[in-house]
Amino acid sequence: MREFGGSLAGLPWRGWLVEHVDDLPAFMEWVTRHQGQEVAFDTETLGLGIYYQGAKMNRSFIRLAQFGTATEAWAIPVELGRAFLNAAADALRRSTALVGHNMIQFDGLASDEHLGVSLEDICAKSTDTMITAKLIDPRDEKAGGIGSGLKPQSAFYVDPSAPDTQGGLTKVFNKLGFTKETGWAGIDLFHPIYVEYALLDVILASRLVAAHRREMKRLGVRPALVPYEHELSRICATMSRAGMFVDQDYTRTLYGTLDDEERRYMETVYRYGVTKLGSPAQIAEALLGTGETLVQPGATAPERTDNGAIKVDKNVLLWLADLNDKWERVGGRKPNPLADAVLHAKRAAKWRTAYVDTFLEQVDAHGYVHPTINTLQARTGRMSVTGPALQTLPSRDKMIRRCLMGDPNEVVISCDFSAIEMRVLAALADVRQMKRAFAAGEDIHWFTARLIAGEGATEYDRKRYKTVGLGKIYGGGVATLARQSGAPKEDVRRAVREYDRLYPEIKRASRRWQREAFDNGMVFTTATGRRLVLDRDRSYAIVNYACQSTARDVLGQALINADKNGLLKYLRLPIHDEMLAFAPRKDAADVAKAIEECMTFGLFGVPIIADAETGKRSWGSLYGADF
DNA sequence: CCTCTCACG
DNA sequence: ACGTACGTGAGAGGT
Repeated sequence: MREFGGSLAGLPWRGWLVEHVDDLPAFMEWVTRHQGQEVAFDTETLGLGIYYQGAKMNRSFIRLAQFGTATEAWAIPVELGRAFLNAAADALRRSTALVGHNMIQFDGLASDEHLGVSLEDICAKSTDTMITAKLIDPRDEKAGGIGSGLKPQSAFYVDPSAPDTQGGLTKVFNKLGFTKETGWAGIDLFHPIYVEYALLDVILASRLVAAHRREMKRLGVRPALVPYEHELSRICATMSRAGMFVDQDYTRTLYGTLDDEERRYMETVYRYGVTKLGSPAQIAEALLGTGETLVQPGATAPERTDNGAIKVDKNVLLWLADLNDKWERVGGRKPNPLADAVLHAKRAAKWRTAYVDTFLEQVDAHGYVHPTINTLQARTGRMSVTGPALQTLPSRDKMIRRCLMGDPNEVVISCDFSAIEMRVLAALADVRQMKRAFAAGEDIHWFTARLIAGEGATEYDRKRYKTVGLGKIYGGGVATLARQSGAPKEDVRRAVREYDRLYPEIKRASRRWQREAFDNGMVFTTATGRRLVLDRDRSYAIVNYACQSTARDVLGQALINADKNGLLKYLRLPIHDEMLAFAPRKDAADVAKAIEECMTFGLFGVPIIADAETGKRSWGSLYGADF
């Protein structure tokens, strides 16, 4: 046994590192003594790859498991063998209430996988301070929040002089010759600073949850949101655990195909003197060298980035290569061969590195990838997915989604909400004519087009009013809408005026919501009770925040409905307005129907509906792949 | 660490 | 007074 200690925010703490099997009885006695109390839990691991890292390195993924209170902490060296692992698992099972930072999506899943304590058992008695932090303020540091990591949260709510247990360790890693990444696996298990910071993490989490509870009370955070978000977190962690099967033969072949394609197009790119595909400056210079002025039709100068550099993004390159957004020849100008080669090489490079590489790198020993679902990531509460970022796979082409599959007898099911943000807008702003349209089961954009242009409304009218509707949800102006849609400014201006006349409640709601926010220190409380902090100089964004945030909670409700109806075992991924599932072929029709029902309900008198689509075994089959 | 680019809803 | 496109994750390059 090795003892540690110190003082945090004027309150002393003590910690014990179990070094030998003989030290374990004292730990178990401590666990028994603390039954009935809330115990903080944390793990130190080889890294973030719960499902593939340990197997890849042939080591125990969990190195230390820590338990503690506001003043006491224990570190159990799980890495040293079965006896220690069992002690940590026992302590976890015997605890009656747990708290931890990002405990459900990380330590809970890691314990489920490596300690044999189920995610379900852990979730049933856990409070996650990541969740309480995001309910207090969902903004990240860049948007003006204090940051959701344990360090910034502790510095703000516990002790400004608390050591930076993450940043401090990085310095130690560097001194020992490791990097930020390799240090977690490489540092000596009993390194005194490593152990001290591991002990401090549970002490901080324990003190943090008390501060969060006080703060939520002070701010009036709706109490029901706390169990609701913990349920959602458990549901999403369950999807992570299930993961998605990777067709590794196909994926490796695709790797080769994309690699060849990049190399082939790079031959052309090199001929023009461009050595780095990711250097916009080089590309712009080389294009100017081919005699291009880079001045697009209707403009007088090349388009510039925020920092004044000449813009050479996909839009500009597509125009230079005489291609539309479907990569078809337009016939509007002479195609520039460099622009064409850069486009193709860049796409092949991105698709290989961002998607194919990560699938192959992060696949587990059984052939599955397990993405992390950050259930309260965006400042609106929206979820995000990382490792791999399965919410952002290319959808226009089937080839990437084709990599991911169900089990051999399963087929893919995708169920989308229909025009969810428009429906939420109609519900929240109580837009009379929109509500009438949705109640009648109309396509909202055709409805708008016919009310304004009459029965002879055309596809072009619908498209224009769809653009304007999207502009209302994003808070865009005439200029941006015209630029995005390619329609003449005058047409867009007229359409916006007509839109405002037809749906006057939107503008009124926007002004009302902005006023409410200004009166409440730039905080707007959504219909579901979520606190959204507005930027003072972008208060118009409240319409988007309200719609996006409420749409997220509509998806959250649907996920909870699906769990209650026994469908969670089929679910794999939430994608903002969509649920992705895999089910045995023979049950697929029933499961699809049942998921639709879970996504069907009323929101302030507006019907929320969803449509399911069923494909074959691969996700790509929904996008045209034949397998 | 910032900027730019590009993938998604 | 007027108008403002919203939210993410990830890689490459350059400082």
